[in-house]
Amino acid sequence: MIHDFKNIEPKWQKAWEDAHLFEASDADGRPKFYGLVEFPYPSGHGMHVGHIKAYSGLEVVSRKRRMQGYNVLFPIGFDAFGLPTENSAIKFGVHPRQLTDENIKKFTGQLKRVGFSFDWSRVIDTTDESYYRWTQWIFLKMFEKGLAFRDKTLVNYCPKCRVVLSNEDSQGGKCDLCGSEVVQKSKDVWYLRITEYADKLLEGLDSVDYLPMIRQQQENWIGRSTGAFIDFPLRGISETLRVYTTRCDTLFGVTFMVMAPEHPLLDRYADRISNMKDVLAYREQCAKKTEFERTQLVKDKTGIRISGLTAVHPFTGKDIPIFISDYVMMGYGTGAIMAVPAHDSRDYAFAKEFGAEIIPVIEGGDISKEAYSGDGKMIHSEFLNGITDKKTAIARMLEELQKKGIGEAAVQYKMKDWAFNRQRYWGEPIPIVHCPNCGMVGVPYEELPLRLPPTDRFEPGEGGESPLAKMESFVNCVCPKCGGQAKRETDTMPQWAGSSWYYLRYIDPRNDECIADPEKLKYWLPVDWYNGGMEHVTRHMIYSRFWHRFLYDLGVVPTKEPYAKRTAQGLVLGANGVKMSKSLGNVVDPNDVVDSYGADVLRTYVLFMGDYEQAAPWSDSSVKGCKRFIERFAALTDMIGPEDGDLTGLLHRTIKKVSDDIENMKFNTAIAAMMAFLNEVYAKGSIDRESLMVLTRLLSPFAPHITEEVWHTLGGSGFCSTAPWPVYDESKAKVRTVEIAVQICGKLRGRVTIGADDGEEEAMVAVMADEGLRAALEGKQILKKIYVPGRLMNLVVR
RNA sequence: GCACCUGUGGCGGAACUGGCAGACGCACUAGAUUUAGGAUCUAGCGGGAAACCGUGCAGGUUCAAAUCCUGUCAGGUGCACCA
Repeated sequence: MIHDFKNIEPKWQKAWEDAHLFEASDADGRPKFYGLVEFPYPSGHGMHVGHIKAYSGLEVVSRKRRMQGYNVLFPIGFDAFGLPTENSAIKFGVHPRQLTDENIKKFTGQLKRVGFSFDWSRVIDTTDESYYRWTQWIFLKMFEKGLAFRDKTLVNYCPKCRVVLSNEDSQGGKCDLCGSEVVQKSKDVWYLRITEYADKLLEGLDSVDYLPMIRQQQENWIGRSTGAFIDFPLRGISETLRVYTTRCDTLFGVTFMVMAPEHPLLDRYADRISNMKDVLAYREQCAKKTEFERTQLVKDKTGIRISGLTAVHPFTGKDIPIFISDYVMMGYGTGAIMAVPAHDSRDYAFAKEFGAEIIPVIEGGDISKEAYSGDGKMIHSEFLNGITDKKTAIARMLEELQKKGIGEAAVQYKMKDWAFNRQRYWGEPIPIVHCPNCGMVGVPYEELPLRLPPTDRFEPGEGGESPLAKMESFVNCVCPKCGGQAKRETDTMPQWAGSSWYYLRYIDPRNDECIADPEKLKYWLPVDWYNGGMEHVTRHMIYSRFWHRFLYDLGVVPTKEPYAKRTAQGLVLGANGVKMSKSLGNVVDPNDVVDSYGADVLRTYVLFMGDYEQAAPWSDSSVKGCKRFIERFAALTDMIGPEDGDLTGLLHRTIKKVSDDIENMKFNTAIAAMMAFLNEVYAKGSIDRESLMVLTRLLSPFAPHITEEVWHTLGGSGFCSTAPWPVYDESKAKVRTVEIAVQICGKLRGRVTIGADDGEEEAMVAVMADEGLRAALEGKQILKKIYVPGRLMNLVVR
């Protein structure tokens, strides 16, 4: 009898640690497996059970891999730079370094209590100078290659956080950190030229195994579209107006042009524009609108007509009026469009508002009601008339545009360059020096890390400048190039920086010569399986794939892609079915669950509660089901009986089910299969030692402590955690008899038991031997017999 | 608006390639045990007296549909005036 569940868990955790059981080896004859989970941000609140679910998936896979004889790297670390820590630092007057250390300690304690098989010898912390040294190194390489650059532009700015945000961080016009409205502000900004990698990031998706949903979100984010640039002549001006369109085939349907309010052409010809005053007023009005307003008021089109500027249709020579409107964005395409109201709903709405002409060029639809975007025969389009296929029409038009030298095929992306600087203290300092003579100069590599200077003033300045800007001793420096007086860049990097390459550092975490030893990188890359949350699929995943591909082009890493496979777990919701949050008071602390039920129960429950990839609400009472399961399992040591083969078939089917389900992340059904096996053992009243040792190993990845104890009790050699994974034997898994369903005309009419290998004839004999079924068939003519072996017999009768 | 995902008992969820809907667990009911509560064990547990009816709804294909097709409704996620 196993007592004392409370002490079993720490006991085995210590034994594993003393044996260095889960430490990966860097040179090894075994096949390698690199499993990666998203490292946590160590907030002051500690972990909640959602973290536990997020890590438990690959924890089970990693433990199974070890038992299957793999050399497993399953690391953990902390993504510790970032605003929440800095904000608490300001609030409580404590240095973020101290808070970070405390939080990491708390998280580590929670993780260790759950018994995760992380390789604790490789823990990393992105705020450690031996780590961020290399984050800065990568930035300098990008700077050297022209991929990190500075530009003065309109940026997303959060007035509350006093910080510049990337497009990714300000989706929906809301600050990702505090939720307040983001405003547009002109600022000097560091950018990373991620757009240069757009095609590579897109192509790379073909070589990896991501969940389809994840792949699609990445594709949407990159947003590649193919179309054409077309240059429209302007009446009386030699300059042309360039537009981007994906539907150059509708060129003959153009009845007006629309430019973004900020379009520079307007300023260049301000003296020709008689209503320039109105233009400027409209522009100002648009700038005041938040992103939110611009996107919410989709249907109400506003704008004004430009008097004094007129475009000319390149084929018909007709005059085309030009408007400005904020439904055209300066940041996409050329900032100007050719409007084809007959076939574009936005242009249609605008035309209705402003009384512009609507000329259909594709047959079909009813343009008196709405724009028609379907296919059809081309009309009113000179050389395109009669073409019914969109592709052909586009190709034909492109050919004509090229011949006349007024247009060309073009590709555009929704993805924008990555705004990379933040005006904050708790981030990696950007290692750049501004020299009056030499311009921007990178800090020499041998001077890295460029350390965060000590201070107790972390607040950003009123004008949104970095706290570092106030620190004379940090700011003033000599130019590494000319030796003259110079000033340091005072902005820091965004939180996404450190997490963009952390999986590389786990491979060689203490190296101070380079990011990681090239031989080790070659051995461990790519990450075989990466699991994390859906919320990181478009930002973190895109950023880190970009950095990885850059490092590949640099020759630092040996693979084009960092992650061979990516999956995502569903959220753990609160008991009330909504997202867990402090403010709603529905957060479950894993420590509380471990206190009352133990780590094995917690681990089993987070995987049993539902489909791993789906969100599921926490249920205190359901946890008890897993508690009973674990206790009933432990009690099997008192039920050892003779080997009689009764359990063999089911045992082998369970081996197969559990093995396959783990690979497919169907942990809930894997556990259900073991519960079913356990029920069978209880019904029988005993289990033989060998079978119990098999079940113990199957359960080990889920409930490693109690299985270790049972293994030990049964006299198993070594640790159960590294014992060989049970092998499925098909010949032993066979069932002897099966019960098949008997249908008459598709309706279930009875069941008969036949031999597992019996064919249709034997099945038919069994059907006729059944009294009820024979009666039902009395006097009927059997027209058709459908026999599905092992499943059913369907008789169609008259 | 567009794209994707999800709709199955009181609840979380199972169901291979179209082949016995409701595995496994929770809750619940009855019984046993217990001074009591709790815990544990045994049995039952979609609806209906039954014929039958049941996988959001309405059609369709098929010997057979939770599963495939068409339409529709609801919830979720992502993107969003992207030309």
